[in-house]
Amino acid sequence: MAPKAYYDIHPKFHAAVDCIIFGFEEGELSLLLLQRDFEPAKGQWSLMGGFVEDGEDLDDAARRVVAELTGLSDLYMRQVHTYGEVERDPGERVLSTAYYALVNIKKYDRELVRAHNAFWVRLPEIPHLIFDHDRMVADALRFMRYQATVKPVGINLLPEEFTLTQLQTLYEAILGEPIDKRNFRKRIAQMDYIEKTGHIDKTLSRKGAALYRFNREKFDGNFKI
Amino acid sequence: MAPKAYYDIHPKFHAAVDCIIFGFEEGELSLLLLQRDFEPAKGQWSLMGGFVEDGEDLDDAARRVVAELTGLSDLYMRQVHTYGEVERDPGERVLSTAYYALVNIKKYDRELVRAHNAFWVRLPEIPHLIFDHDRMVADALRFMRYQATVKPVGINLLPEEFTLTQLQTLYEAILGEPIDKRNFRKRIAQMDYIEKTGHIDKTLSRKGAALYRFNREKFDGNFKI
DNA sequence: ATTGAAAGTGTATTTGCAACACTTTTCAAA
DNA sequence: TTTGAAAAGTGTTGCAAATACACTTTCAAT
Repeated sequence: MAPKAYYDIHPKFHAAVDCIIFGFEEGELSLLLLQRDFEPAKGQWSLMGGFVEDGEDLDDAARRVVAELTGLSDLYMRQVHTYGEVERDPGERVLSTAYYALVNIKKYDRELVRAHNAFWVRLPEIPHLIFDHDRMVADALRFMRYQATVKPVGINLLPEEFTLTQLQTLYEAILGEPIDKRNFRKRIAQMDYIEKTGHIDKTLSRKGAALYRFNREKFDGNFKI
Repeated sequence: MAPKAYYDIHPKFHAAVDCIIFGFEEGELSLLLLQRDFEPAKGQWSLMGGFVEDGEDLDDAARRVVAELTGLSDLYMRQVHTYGEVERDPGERVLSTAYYALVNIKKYDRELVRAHNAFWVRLPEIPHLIFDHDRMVADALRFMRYQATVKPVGINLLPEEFTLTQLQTLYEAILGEPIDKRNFRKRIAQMDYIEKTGHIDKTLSRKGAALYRFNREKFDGNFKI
């Protein structure tokens, strides 16, 4: 076995997670950001974060932190990067791992969010954030965009059932560019894991739009990424 | 400012880096692995790793660890992932960040490598590694392969000047599949940042093969990834 | 009955990728 | 000096995927 001294001669550090929480509403991507009413950096904007605790996996810490703010568990979350510059947190040395999370913006717990003094902010209006959180957001956005081109992660931002127009608007928001409606629908039609539910959404048009859903079983059968 | 107590109520952890060191020789990718003659897990195979020290950036720790083993600095290195499961190191809790490094296999310091009881092992012959290092290798390989399809990172595995046959063999090793010679050369011809040096390599053929080099300035001008 | 607003639908063109085999060069050996 | 071996180098065709592009349908409200 490893002698305890093998570890003891090395320093220990605080380990944190910071979460880039994406939502989608009215054709725009938003982030859930804190206007900090607590130290450090009180009064400034930041990501939701927290420290890793004893006996807690790093991934679990990220899930806990997101759940503390939104009340939601079982979100789609991915690790983005770990930031380990000595001076990145001016208070003490902290190694922080960034995760992004995708939230169906209809579902989060408004009371919790209010209690944390958190707000959904549309991407183009994101304020300057503390520490290296600006960089974290940029990295998370790039990573999430890449993943969205490879697999349909974006669906986690929509309700269970969604119209093709919603889906297209979402992808336009993620990729930041307009998409041709007919080409988009052709591509979706090829994906048998996006299936019509038979339900109709009449809230946005008189004609009504077919509602679709993501079939995870069919998807997992087809793809490995 | 942040009260010190803000940090003090949270635990600290050892932070480590583990490095997946890729080399390329005779048409095959290899990893530089340690046959551990020290605790913990003496006698088993592992990646080269080390602990992050006080006052040392995470990236710098990874660079130091690779330099300790190979004598090389200024390598192409990228962070892969941070592994934070509670029980991943059976000795004590350690959060470890994996980095991959690309080494021109002609240049490393053989004495250092011997002193560490390290060996180049061809990819298909990689033994089982300690802890979660198998997973780190799998993740690093996938990430490096992806990056290689997007930008010419592989060039870091070759000498300054290389022939197109060498480059093709390298990409076949990275992607794990044969590539058509004419299609490959067509694609390379479009990349003006891979330029002929005018030198000829006669070591492998009577006819001689044109030597090329990577022009970083032209590349940085063309691409942003 | 008309209008407005969103849903839904097909074709032609372009472009990038994949398949495919022979010629050239040079040196060394016969 | 001829011949053979071994690697370098070179174009065309076909196919599939992506793109560009505009009108019709539906239905509720007026």
